[in-house]
Amino acid sequence: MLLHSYHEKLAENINHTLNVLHVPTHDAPSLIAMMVRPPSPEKGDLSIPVFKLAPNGQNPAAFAQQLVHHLKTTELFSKFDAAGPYVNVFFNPQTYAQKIIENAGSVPPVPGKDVEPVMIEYASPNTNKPLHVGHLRNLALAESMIRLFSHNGKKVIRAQVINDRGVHICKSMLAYEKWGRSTTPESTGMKSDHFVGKWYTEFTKHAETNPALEEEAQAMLVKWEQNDTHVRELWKKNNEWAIKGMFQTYARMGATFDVNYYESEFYQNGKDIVMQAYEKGLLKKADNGAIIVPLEKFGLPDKPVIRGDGTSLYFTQDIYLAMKRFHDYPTLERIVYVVASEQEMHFKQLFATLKLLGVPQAEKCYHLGYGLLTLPSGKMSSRAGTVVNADELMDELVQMAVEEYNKRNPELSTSEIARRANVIALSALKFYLVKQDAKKELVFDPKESISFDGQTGPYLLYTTARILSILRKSTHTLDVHAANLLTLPTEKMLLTILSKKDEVIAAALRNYSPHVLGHYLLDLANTFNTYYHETKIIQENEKLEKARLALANAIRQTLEEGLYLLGIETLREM
RNA sequence: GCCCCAGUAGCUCAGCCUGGAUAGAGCACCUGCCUUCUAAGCAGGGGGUCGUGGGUUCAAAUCCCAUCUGGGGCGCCA
Repeated sequence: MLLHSYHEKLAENINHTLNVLHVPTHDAPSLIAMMVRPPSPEKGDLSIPVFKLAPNGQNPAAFAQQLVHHLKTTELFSKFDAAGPYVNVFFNPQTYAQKIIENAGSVPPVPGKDVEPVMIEYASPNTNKPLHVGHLRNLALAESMIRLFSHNGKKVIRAQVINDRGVHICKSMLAYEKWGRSTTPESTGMKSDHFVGKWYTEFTKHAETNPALEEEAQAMLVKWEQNDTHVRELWKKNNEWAIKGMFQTYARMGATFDVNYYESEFYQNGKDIVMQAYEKGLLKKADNGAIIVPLEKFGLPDKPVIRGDGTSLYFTQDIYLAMKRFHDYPTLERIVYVVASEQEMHFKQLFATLKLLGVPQAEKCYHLGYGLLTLPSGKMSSRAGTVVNADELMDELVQMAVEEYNKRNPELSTSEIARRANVIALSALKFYLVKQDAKKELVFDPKESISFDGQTGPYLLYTTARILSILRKSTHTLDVHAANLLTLPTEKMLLTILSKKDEVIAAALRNYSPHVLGHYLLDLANTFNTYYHETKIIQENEKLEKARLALANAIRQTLEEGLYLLGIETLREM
């Protein structure tokens, strides 16, 4: 980390001075923990409140004065200043600015051969309807975590479970068979997953007035389980359409998968595992014969794993699947399940059950939950028809961006407009989805998500394009060695923000919180735009211009790197 | 009843993990700024009992306890 050496040296320096003053010293880590950033760069680069350093009874402000008086400037620290009970420290601007700028261009480590991989499970689609905007929150969050892990030198395995069986799938199949058998996605010109979803909707509509349809769907599921040739054929066709369409949506979002687990291939597989556990006396049996996992000692409700009729549950396959993954990838460092927080209990129970069954990797499982996505009008409901479809939303965003181009840059070719509009639309969407704390509910306001003003992806793209334009326009090349000329308050502010980059990225990863990175980028872009308006980068003083170009370029690199980590592509020109 | 999450400006949210200097953005509203590096921009203005009550501390939006409100979840759904 950029600041690390400064922290250490400052701690040394302070302890030395405390010694001189015959005041108790502190170990370096606790001194470093006390250090804070001053509220504004003019006050210094680093600050330490002296409440805990001052000897008993001494006024902290007076002690701060005394400390400052005795602290010695060094090659790293050019000035100390007492401000009330704070000692503010100024770093040597000659070297600090240059280090910050160079750090902006540093490249992340490449994963070593023997790095333990991290598996991220996300998306978890059903094959009865197309993806909706809730899935997009999942994809955006997961993609960002994937890139943060990779940035940190981890190898990432992208995985999804495709829920391709069950009564909901049969509903769509049944409706198709009853009312649409002569049609196909091709004949109707529909995207294939939308086609499947249409029949699911048809089913729901008809089932309201014809309850017998529910029973028919159940009967179809039984036939499916009995491997009925006709039902299986229908199912295969249905799933191919659904999955093909979903992968098209994934491709648009930039989501890819290394492993696809199809529920239909293992939905009965947990049974033997739990039956063995039952025989070992780890599980209990209910009056009706159901097998229950006792979880009192984990502070959780008990969980059935085998129904009274002997069939297994989704939970049971999840036990199997977790074990399978640790078997297939024995060096897995962890599995991150990116799944809505409605399922928090499911995962708590799952991880506790793995522990109970003696699976040593139980500790390596983590549920990254995220809040429900709601609309300004309330929760999305497929019955009320208020589900915001993923493809349609993306189309709408692209269309908005195209209209902006037709207004602003009508001279561009339609293909270039299409290309740029696509990048801008995706930046708007993805940034909107990751800029907010994942655990909070997200009110998805389509109008606001489409807006390109304010705290948005397009704002960040605009800022990077603006910097690139300056770099192109200047007749000079940047020079980091001139960085000591960057002395304006806003330049100091920009350097301070840049200096936080690594800690922000580290925090985003550690706390599974890409949004902190999002807000950081907004702060950086915002401050740069202020700078842009108040200061000329290209001007008569060549040396100064080279310094400012170096700063601008460092900002550009940081914005691009940050956006990349959020899964967002940038443009050279807006 | 129990568990989890949220409550900060009219609205949408940062800040809380790891306490520190006057609580920050965006949207909306009002006023300015394009013959000069991209105005998808910038500057300024109004707007806050940080849900409430206690406690800990030199210091609390941040930690602890209680409480209210909203959302989600809780043995044979996925």
